[in-house]
Amino acid sequence: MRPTVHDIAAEAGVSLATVDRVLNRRPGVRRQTVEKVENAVTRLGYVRDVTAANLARRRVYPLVFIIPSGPNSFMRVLESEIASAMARSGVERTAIRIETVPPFDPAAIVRVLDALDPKQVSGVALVATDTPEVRAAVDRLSDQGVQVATLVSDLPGSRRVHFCGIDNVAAGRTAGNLIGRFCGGRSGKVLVVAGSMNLSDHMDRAAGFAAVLGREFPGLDIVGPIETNDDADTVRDAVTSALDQVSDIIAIYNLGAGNRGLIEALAHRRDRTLSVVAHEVTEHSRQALSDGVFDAVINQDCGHEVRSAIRVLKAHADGISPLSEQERIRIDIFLRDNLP
Amino acid sequence: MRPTVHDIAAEAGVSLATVDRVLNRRPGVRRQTVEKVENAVTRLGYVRDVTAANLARRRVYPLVFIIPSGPNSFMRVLESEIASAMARSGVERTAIRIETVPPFDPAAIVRVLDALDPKQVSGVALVATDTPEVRAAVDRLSDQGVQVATLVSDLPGSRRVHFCGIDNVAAGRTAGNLIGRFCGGRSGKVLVVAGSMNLSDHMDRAAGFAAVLGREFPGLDIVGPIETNDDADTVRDAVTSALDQVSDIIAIYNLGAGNRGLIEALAHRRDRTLSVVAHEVTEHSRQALSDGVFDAVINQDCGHEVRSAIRVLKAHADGISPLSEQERIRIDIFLRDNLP
DNA sequence: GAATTTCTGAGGTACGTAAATCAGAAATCC
DNA sequence: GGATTTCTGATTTACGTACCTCAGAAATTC
Repeated sequence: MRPTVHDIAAEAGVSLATVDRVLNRRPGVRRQTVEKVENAVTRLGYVRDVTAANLARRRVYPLVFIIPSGPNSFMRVLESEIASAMARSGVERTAIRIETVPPFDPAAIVRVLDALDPKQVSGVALVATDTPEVRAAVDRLSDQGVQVATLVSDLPGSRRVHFCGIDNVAAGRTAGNLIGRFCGGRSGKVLVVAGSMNLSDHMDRAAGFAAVLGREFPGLDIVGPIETNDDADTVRDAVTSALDQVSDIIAIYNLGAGNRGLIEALAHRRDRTLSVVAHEVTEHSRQALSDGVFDAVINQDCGHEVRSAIRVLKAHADGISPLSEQERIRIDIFLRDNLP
Repeated sequence: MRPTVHDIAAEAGVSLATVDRVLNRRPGVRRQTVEKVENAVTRLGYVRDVTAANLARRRVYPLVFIIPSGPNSFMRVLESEIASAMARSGVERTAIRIETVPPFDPAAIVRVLDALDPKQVSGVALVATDTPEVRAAVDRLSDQGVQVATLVSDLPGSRRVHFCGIDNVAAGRTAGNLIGRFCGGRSGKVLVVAGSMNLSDHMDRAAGFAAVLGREFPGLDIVGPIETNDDADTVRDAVTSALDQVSDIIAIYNLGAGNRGLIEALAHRRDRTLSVVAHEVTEHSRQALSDGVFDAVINQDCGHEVRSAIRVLKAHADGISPLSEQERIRIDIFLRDNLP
């Protein structure tokens, strides 16, 4: 049986009330006595029964998720994952609110962040546009005691406590490695399509991709990246005209969203054998994989990301540091055959 | 606020004791009254507070993990994952015991299974050799009310409640797809190395691999599978002699263990460009990936598998069916660049 | 040494559920 | 219709922790 507060009180030779004061860092205990209790805790290997504690204190964690609105499939999947986390609110003692903001609009994010009442919110998770204003707003909120985590795209240099997402440089390298091998020694050009260079995830992927191609596949030259603001129609038009104008494109890497546009652009040309790698498993990309239009899709499990964000924000709100092992999000590679 | 048992008692117009009897399926309640309570439950949307319930009933789940002994790195990783689950026992209200048995020894598994006291064990997770004796022993245990889950390798047709592992046919297909593409249109032979055809995971992988190669890459012919009993030295010797005897091997798929032997066999021959795909991220395979000896490693997250097994066994012990979504184990593909 | 201030102990209630006891109501049997 | 059996209600204790109050001990100040 694991020890309880009663055991500690007995071991330390103090009363239950004193143990409680020490454990919950309440004032009114002499330094000496604090040490006696803390020694007893380590001697007995006491760990607080979090479930009993939460039951007793009727704690709820008010959390806010800020995500882009718009047709981006990945963001809609993310939203549905947050929704299903909301359904578990009762069990997990969370009170989750979703705030959607127009995509690529830093000012809108800042407005939402600044409108939050630090006393009413214990944590915020946001898909951040990487600009100074957003960073400043995050830091303001952090300073007021609100735990902030970035989701999907990071805000390096800010006072966010955690980034819930993948290592995007490694994801870009992975894409480079895949495309390099799929091209099997052929030479030619690789078209890179991106959403926005204001998103740190897109920037990182582009950098990782370029690094691998430059180092390991010198026969492949990069065209782009083209910026599309993650708009499918823009992607379609840009890819179509690139394929028309540049003759020796043998591979395409879409490191942003708008896969629908990419699929549409490729639908017309069955003539050439293009290696295509994209990101995020959605309705469209899943179909493209099984049709053989995409060769591989790199994915981040956004269900895992949302659950991780909640765990991390709760832990930080309680002053605990979360288990890093469980919070690392993997870079998934999906081919047609291992699609979940 | 979510409703409590008190609210239900009030809503149904019965006492707390009756609600408790209905919720916990204890006898002594008239059919009519049961319905009244159940209606109140659905009307109010009551869900039991599992943490409070566990607190009150001081429930612990005695679980047994049965895994092979021996030098197999993957199994040792699995063991360490179980060990870290044991460290969480206090929090998760489990009492986990590990039983190691000699690998490829069905009789040993049967002995351990039969020695278990059904009254003292609520669940068992085992890495099963797929033989009739083992299946019979599992069924006997199931009939005595012990929940059994298979781990890593399944026991199809048995009365196990769940398989905690990957879809190994799909894993084999994935390997086939990767090797096919990595070979980039070249023709030649692919050496397939397996551990034992008494392991259903190995059988499934071989089948999936062969299916994809036959259907999509007609230029590639399979040599093998060679059976090695997952012994590294056997793998080394078998691969070495196969490479000596068969001239046009251009790829190797090791669908079992013993990666160390494969690496040793390849260390001597830098002359040819072999595509190599293996299973499970371990110390050896990780090194081989970053050295460029292996091109890809297909992995199952055994930390996830162990955690899933615990959740599933606990849920079944309580007569609850677990959320299938969270319990699906992914087929991870790792290249050098997305190694965790 | 008296008056403070600071610390500590004892005791209680609460969280939501499980489980037990016991008394009494309702249904069933003879 | 009385005896039995089956059902139901009321009440209590417990789980491990949080948090509150109040009395009194100990240390500090004047």
